[in-house]
Parts: sequence; C-alpha cells; structure tokens
Amino acid sequence: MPEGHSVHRIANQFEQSFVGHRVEVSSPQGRFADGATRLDGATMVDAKAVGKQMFLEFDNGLWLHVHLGLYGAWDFAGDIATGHSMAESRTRRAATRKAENAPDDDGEDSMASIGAPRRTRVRMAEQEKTEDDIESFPPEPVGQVRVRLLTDTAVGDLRGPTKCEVLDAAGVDLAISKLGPDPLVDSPKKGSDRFVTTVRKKRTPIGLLLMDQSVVSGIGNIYRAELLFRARLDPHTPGNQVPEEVLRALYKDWTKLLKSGVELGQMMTMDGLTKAQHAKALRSRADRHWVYHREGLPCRVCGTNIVMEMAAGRKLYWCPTDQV
DNA sequence: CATCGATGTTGAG
DNA sequence: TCAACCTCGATGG
Repeated sequence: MPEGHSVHRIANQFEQSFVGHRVEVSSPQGRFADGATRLDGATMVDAKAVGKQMFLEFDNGLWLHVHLGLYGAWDFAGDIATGHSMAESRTRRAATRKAENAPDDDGEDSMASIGAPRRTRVRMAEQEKTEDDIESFPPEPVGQVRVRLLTDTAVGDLRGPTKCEVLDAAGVDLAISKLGPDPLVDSPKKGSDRFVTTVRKKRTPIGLLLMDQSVVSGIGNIYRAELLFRARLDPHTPGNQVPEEVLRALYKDWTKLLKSGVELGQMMTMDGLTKAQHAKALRSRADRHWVYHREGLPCRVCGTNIVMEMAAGRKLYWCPTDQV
C-alpha cells in the first residue's frame, strides 16, 4: 500500500536503528524459515530503498529484499525513531562521518544503546501509528509475522509483504536494474534523462506510464493522479506526445513531492495553502488532495466534477476541464 | 460483527 | 483481464 515515500522512511528507520547491530532473524509465521536461517546472526550494514522496494544488507554478503505490496507493514518496537526525525537519518549520518569527531549531541533522536530499550511501538505502512508503553521487550509477535529482525535494542516485524526474499549482491543489482529512476537514488540530471527518454519512446498513455515501475520508481495511484493534475495533463495523452519540457517538469515535481512525503511522513500533494489549510489537510485525508478519491466532487480549481475511470484495474481520478 | 476495498504486483488464462 | 496474495481500517446493519 505504501508509495515511495513510506518505503524510504522505513529504510531510514533501519538505517537509524538497526545498521551496525547484530540481528537475530526468525520467521514466527514459518513461511520464511529458510531465509531467516541464512541471515540469522549477521550484522546489518546498509539499508536502502529504490522506489517501493527495500534492500537490507548484511555482513555475510546477503541481502533481505522486501516489497510491501498492497497491505504489507513493518511493526517496530524498542529504541526506534519516531515521527519527523526519521526523514533526516541518512543526511545526518553522512554529515557525522565527514566531521570525524563530531559529538553526538542530537538528544531526542539519539539511539543510545545504554540501559533497557525504550518501550515505544511504531507501525510503518502507508500511515504511521505510534504508541508508547509496550509491556516488555521484545514484545510477543502478534498475528502473521513473516520475519522478525531483533537486535539488543530494537525489533522489526514484517507482515503481509508481497515479496520477501534473500538475495546476493548480483540479485540486488538485477532487481534494481529493472526499476526506473528514483529521485532519492539517482542524480536529478540522470534520473530526469532516463525518465524522459523512456516515456518519449512509448505510445502508452502517460497515466499508465507513471504507474509503471520500470519507467519511474515509487509513484502509486495517489501520486499518479495528483502529479497529472498538478501538471494539468490529460492522463490519456500518449507518452510520445507529451512535450519534453512537460516531462522534465513532471519528474521535477515528483522529486519535490517525494522529498516532502519522506519528511512529513504523509502525502501532501497540494501547495499554496494557508497555515490553517495546511494543518487541516494534514489532519483529514479529505482535504489533502486535488483529485484523488474525489469522484463527483467539484474540482478545487474550476468546479467541474472530478471524474473516475478504471485504468489497468486501478482507479484513475482527474479533472476533464483542467487536464487537457 | 460481517463485508468491502485499498496507496501493489504477479502470474494464470 | 482478473484472481490471488492474506492485512486491516472503514463502512453498514
């Protein structure tokens, strides 16, 4: 269910709370028993997201590859990052590496491994829910937990993934090679070039191309609808008929929305809002988007009723007046 | 309390 | 093109 921003946040959670730790890997549900055996006891050395896929690297040369699919989720507990701090972990770690003797003075976010683990629980999926006061550490696995990753201070339980497998480095490269550019992985120039080149070769409608993970990574049904509206672009326009500068602007806008989503932990696809409107949009989903899930409601710009149609089995929302 | 549908992808037909 | 995957919040009775 999560689009790209949630997966990047989850990778940041692993980066911040698991990388550098020895991990006990198990499969309480049993369906990943063999994979768990291959990873058990190794130390996590990297966590990265490309589009909606996540790759966790261990010091035995193996990787855990996870795709949450429609309803997968990670439940974290113990000494874990919550809320806004997750967005910046990668940046901060990089900065810390540069300044060799920089003191770790960021208090609140610090994952100090002293004493008992903090008793906080976070569910990370399309939404994030935090609760305090878990009874003990580690908590009992609840329901169908495909994989449990347990360190001395933190635990992550994976449930309902569409993909969960062990890969070697070559397998990771192969998986990533099938994916289109991700603005948080590829440089702006290279990413934009790849996106434009691919789209300009196809007659497929742009509304379908944006959902094709080999064309561009991380966009899902909400970002698709919102990006097209923000560009005032008719979803049915064939890729090869969209002007290059429009495609470049589209990729740039995706970059902006993705970064914002990673920082906020929410999809905020409207801008130019007052402070009050912004706060309201963050509280209620109904006020958060231009067209997504607004079938039959008046367009926020022109008043025309928003239209919904099925496209490749997914609901596509758009304004027939503004998007031409 | 039962049913539905979802921010996704794969693979069968 | 569509069911399956197998979770869970929202919805309705």
